[in-house]
Amino acid sequence: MQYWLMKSEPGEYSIDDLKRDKVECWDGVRNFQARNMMRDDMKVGDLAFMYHSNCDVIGIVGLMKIVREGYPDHTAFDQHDKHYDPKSDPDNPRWFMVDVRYKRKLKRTITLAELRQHEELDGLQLLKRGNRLSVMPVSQFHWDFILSLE
DNA sequence: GCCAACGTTGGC
DNA sequence: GCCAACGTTGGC
Repeated sequence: MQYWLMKSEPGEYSIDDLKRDKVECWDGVRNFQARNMMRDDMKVGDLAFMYHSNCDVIGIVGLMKIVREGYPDHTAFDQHDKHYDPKSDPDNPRWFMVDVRYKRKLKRTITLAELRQHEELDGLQLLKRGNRLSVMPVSQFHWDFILSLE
């Protein structure tokens, strides 16, 4: 089983939205590296941190479980969708997504600033300079350590 | 295959 | 709102 971290802008989709919806497709990812991980590496049963980016309180806010493995992101085919991509063909889809299920909220947000203070988290992709990946793996050690901060 | 231009991400 | 860092595109 693997661990992941997935970013979302709470103005677009927050942990409370996921709590309400229970299961949701993680659509709109338009980055090849992130796509490859969703298409090839994420497995049913994997766990992921949900991370709020581009907002007032930036950080890890909750836990999710992967409940469906990579399948074509249909929003890429919809001209009226914000994430429409004319280069994605239904016969040869360019973008993929997974389904996630709400597991729980953390008791508090573990902020980015706090994560940066722990030497133990050196090497966590999230903390690397200029990191822009919206989906990334988290090692078991880092996963456990982050949860111990809660 | 190189690389400049451009667009986007995302912290601050 | 600013801007550094990065990914993508496309001309050559």
